[in-house]
Amino acid sequence: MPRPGRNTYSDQKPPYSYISLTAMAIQSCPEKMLPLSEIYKFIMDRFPYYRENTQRWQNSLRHNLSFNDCFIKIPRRPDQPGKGSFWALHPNCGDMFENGSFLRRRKRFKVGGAPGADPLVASKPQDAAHYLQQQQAKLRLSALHAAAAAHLPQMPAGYNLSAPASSFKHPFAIENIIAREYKMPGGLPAFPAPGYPLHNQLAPTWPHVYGAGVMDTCDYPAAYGVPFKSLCHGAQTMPAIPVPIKPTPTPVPALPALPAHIPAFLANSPQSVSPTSPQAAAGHGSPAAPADAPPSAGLPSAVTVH
DNA sequence: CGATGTTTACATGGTA
DNA sequence: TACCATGTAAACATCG
Repeated sequence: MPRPGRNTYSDQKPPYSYISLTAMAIQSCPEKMLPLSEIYKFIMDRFPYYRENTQRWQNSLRHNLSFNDCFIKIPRRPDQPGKGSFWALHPNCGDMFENGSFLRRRKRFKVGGAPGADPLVASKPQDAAHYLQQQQAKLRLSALHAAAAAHLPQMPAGYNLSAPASSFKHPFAIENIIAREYKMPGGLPAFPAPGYPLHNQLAPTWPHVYGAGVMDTCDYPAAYGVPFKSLCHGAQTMPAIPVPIKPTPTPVPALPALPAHIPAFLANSPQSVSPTSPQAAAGHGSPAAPADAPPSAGLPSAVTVH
């Protein structure tokens, strides 16, 4: 079997809109925010289709980031120089894909909609910013938890999603979407969802997603201990993609309790939770990728919304 | 100068 | 069929 690589067998367009793809990327990192370059990288790593015509789709993606209120821009801290801001999901946009389709939302997420509008209407940007700030604080702890677990020593601690940042789970969280599609090679940590025989079922159906060789660049430790049901938001349980019928997901064992001894150093050490350290993508993945000194997805002290 | 971000315009396809 | 979400192109501004 050829190593999944460029132009081998899966150049089909993924059944996700740019909004979905971007949301996946953002959700894939523990900080729940990524710079544009990392979003690009995430998509290119996982969807070979997007390794070509980069000018085209990246322009579209940028357009989506600016155009859709579900994405909010988070400025870098002064001590974390770099180009561009971080992008995050608006905390209230979790219902965007409540209809289960990741290609087309039932309704566009809009900030500050008409009063009394449907619950999809976002909260004030200030609220979103506050929410995100809380997220960052929680992430410090979860990142530490991941480090303590040390299941994947080669993995930057920050990439371990074993400790969800909050109780809120976007329906298009990376755990929700990609986990179902990745074809897990034998040597890699098999998705620990009994009753979720993903690989053989999905591989032929969704060969556009690469699992081997690239998944370890960012997020896939999500496979560890993420209770499936907890990832579903409201009535949303499965994306409306033509995946084979699967048995009811069996909840995986809950997370081990967070260690009581949380060193305080993490609270002031954004770098220690960096999801984008060079090591993260080193080895394989996308060597040719710009790898523009990823800004370590720092935790901004102030969150502003445009 | 290139990457990033914003905005406008138009085409396409899905849905009510 | 109108409306809306999405995709694409393009012009332009800003920033490191």
